This record gives sequence, structure tokens and C-alpha cells, in this order.
Amino acid sequence: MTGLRDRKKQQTHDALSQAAIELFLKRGFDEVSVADIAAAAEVSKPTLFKYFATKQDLALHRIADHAGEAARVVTAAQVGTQASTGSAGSTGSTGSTGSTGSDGSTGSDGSSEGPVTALRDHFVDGLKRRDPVTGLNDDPTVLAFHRLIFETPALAMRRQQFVAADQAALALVLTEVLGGKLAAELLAADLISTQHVLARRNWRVVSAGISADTQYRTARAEAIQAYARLLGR
Amino acid sequence: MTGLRDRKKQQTHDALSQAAIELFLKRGFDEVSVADIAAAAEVSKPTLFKYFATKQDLALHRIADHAGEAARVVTAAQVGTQASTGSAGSTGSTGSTGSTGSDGSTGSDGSSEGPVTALRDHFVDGLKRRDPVTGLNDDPTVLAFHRLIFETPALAMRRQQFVAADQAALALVLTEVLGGKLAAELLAADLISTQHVLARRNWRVVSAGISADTQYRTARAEAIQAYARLLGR
DNA sequence: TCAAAAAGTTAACTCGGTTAAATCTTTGTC
DNA sequence: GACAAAGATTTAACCGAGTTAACTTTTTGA
Repeated sequence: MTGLRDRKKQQTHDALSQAAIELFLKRGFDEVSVADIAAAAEVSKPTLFKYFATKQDLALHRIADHAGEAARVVTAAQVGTQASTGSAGSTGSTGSTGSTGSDGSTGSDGSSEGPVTALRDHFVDGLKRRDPVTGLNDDPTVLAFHRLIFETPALAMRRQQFVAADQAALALVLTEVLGGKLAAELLAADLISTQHVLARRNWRVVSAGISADTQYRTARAEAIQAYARLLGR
Repeated sequence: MTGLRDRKKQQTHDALSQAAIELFLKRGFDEVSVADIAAAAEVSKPTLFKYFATKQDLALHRIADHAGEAARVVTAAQVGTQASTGSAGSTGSTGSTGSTGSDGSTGSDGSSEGPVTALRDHFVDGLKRRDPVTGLNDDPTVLAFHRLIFETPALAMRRQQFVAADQAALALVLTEVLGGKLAAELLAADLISTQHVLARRNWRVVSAGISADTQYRTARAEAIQAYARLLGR
């Protein structure tokens, strides 16, 4: 099924992404033109734009791939508690499943506890795994990449769009889990904000020179505290 | 002090803004070029960009002017409860001051009640005044304007930047009001999200044909309910 | 009245993104 | 294995946002 055609497409895609990120990290987003990237990947400009809709996406497609993760985590947790047949993660890498040492068992619907604890556990698990999305990762490349995204207005902006899409998807599944649409939208917004605030905070600390290992316990405590706010109704 | 120079500048600024909004509403954001706008306002393109940094700002400067409002409301409420000398509003049009029929008097610091009720009251007051930022306004022009902003990706995106700045400013004043920085950032995010969710919701309803007067009671109730979530810790 | 300062104009340029026509490559079929 | 249809790539030209530099006009204040 994986014909030569598709293999070549994958190759070109990777070549573009790699060339772009390398150049962005070396010279800064604004100091690199799409023509430079196309040249480095040895393709023409129109071809580049057939693979990536915008210049920003050349840096952000890794994040874009994570789209809908929050919604997926909640859905997974939901089917996990409804029937005890725990099959988590539908698309890609969403393996979390407890360990925070807290109850996630309030099975009666109408409560916001399930989703909140599910996302909290997912985040805390991300911290343990030093998942870049948590901000708690001191790998120089990861750090440089985050710096690039957060400190380049155009990238931060486009990133925000993906986050907004994530939030909308989350609101959608929460609408079914909870009763009302208003409550769902509010909670979705709070959940996404919380994650964002925590990640940014971790990133700032790590980026100031503190090692991820040193910061881990604090980050974990802060996360639990932050999500606890959303549990008290 | 208002020399001829400044008067002319104001004139040009207004001519550009007016021409831009008129054209945007008539033909859509993407169907209007900055050259069109410059021509309509009878200035050259470089001059246009001396008045407005981006094409988006030609539509959004009215929103941009509201920058830092949330922070101002909280600060005003703070000085209002610290000393009984109530002088609200530092810069522009921020006249709110109670009437929601609820206590805003918990003067002891460390509590998040003050800021939350202050912003809630401000929002509810906005509803009563049919302030466009609340989404509860069925004036055709206002409606068309909101539609333009929300449904033009480039504008929605740029708007988000202003909102983010607002949030940062709010987080800053909350950091002083509350003890910690984490709590302040989380609360600021929740507060801004809440406002945004409520406004969007109102806009959607009104935009579906329901009159602002008809929706008022519901909108008010929803707002109070939404902010109440943030009071229970 | 006059010179310095502030705006404004023109024209040319950069860069992101698009379009159309021509060319080359992969693929499935006889 | 030849070959036509489908798909991907290239070239070259184009559009529109935003910038730059050199030059002219207008406002100001002494």
C-alpha cells in the first residue's frame, strides 16, 4: 500500500520541515524566507506551499498534529468509566491511565470531576514523561524550539489558533458529558487556560536555567493545585 | 494646545478608519486592499501605515483602545474598598459601580472575591448598557461589525492578541491583590475566558435574530452563574 | 519672515502566497 | 513491457501587505 509516490511525498515533507526548523533555530523565524527553505529542501516555492499552508506551519506542524488531544483524553476517560473495558487512546500517543493517587471514579454523570481529573492526570503524566507540551523539558533543542514559538509573535499567534480548535473540540465533548452548553464552554476554556498557564510557567522556569528534574516536584504540585481549583464546582 | 497639526492628524486617522470599516463591511475584509483604503481616504500607502501598523488594526483599533480595561476595573475596585474614597476609572469610560445586589465588601486581602465580583458587576453593567463588548447588542451596524471580526480569521486572530495583552495586564494586578503569581495567572485566564465565552454566546444568540431586550434577562443570569463558578475558590 | 521639524508623496523594493501552463513521474492496465 | 491517465513539480508571472529612501509640502515657533 505504501507506494513509491507516498514515500517520496513523506520524504519531501520531512525535508521541508527539517530544513525549516533548522534554519529558524539558527537565524530566527523572520530572518528566513520561504524561498530559503524551499531552496534548502531542493523544491520550488509552489511545491512548498502544497505541503504547508503557511510559513508558520513549517514550524508548528508538530503541534498541529496534537490537535484534539484534550478532547480525546476526556472521551477515553469517559468510556473507561462507563464500561470497565479500558481501551484508552484512539489515534496516537495518549497513554496515560492514573497513578496520581486520587479518585477518578465518580461515575455519575452531570459532574465535572471526571474530565478534570482525567486531564489533570494526563498533564501530570506528561510532566513525568517530560513531555514538551508541559513545558517541563530541558533538552536544549526542545528549549530552543519553545523559545522560538513563544517569542515569535507570528508563531505564538498561529499556535493560539490550534489551541482554540482544541478548546472547541473539548467543549463539544464536554457538552455531552455535562448537561449544558454554557457550563461546557466555560469549563473547556478554564481547562485549556490552566494547561497553558502551567506549561508556560514551567517553560519559564526551565528556560531560566533550572533543570527539569529539579523543578519536577514543584511543577507537579502546582499542576495538582491548579486543577483542584476546577474541582470545587 | 490642540494645534492645527494635531487636528489634521486626527482627521486623517478618522478618515482612514471610517473608509476602512465602510469598505470592509461592504465587501469583506479580504476583498479590500490597503491601496483601496488609502485611495478612499486620499492618502498614500506609507502614510496609512504610519497611522495603523497593520491592515487588521484598521478594523480593530476601537477594540485596541479598550486595552487594559479588566485590569483597570480591578484596580479601581481595589482602591474603592481599601479607602472608602471611591474614585473609579483612571483613563477612560469605566463607570460601573455596583447594583448587582451582592456583597463586594470582603476587604481582607488574599481573597479572590473582590476582583471577581468587580469584573462580574462590570460585565453585568455592560449588559444593561448594551455595551458591544458583551455581545448583547442588536444594532445592525454593531452586529455586522462583530460578524466581520469573528468570521474573518485574520481579524479574530489579531483580536486575540489584544485579549492576551489584557489578560497579562490583569494577571499583573491580580498578582498584587492575591498572594501568588500562579493563582493570579490562573484566575486572570479564567476571568478573561469567562468574559469571552459569555460575549460570544450572546453574540451568537443575538445574531440568530433574538433581540437584545429579549435576551437580556437570560444573558444576565448566565453571567452571574458563570462568575459564581469562580467565587467558590 | 524664515529655518527647523513634522508629515506626506512617489517609486521602488521585499516577501508571503497564488495561479496557469508546461513538463516530468508514477501507476495501473492491456 | 508499452502507454495513457493521474498526479506531482517547475517555471514564470502575478497580487497584496508592509518597508525604505529620497524628495516636497506644511506647520510651527522664534
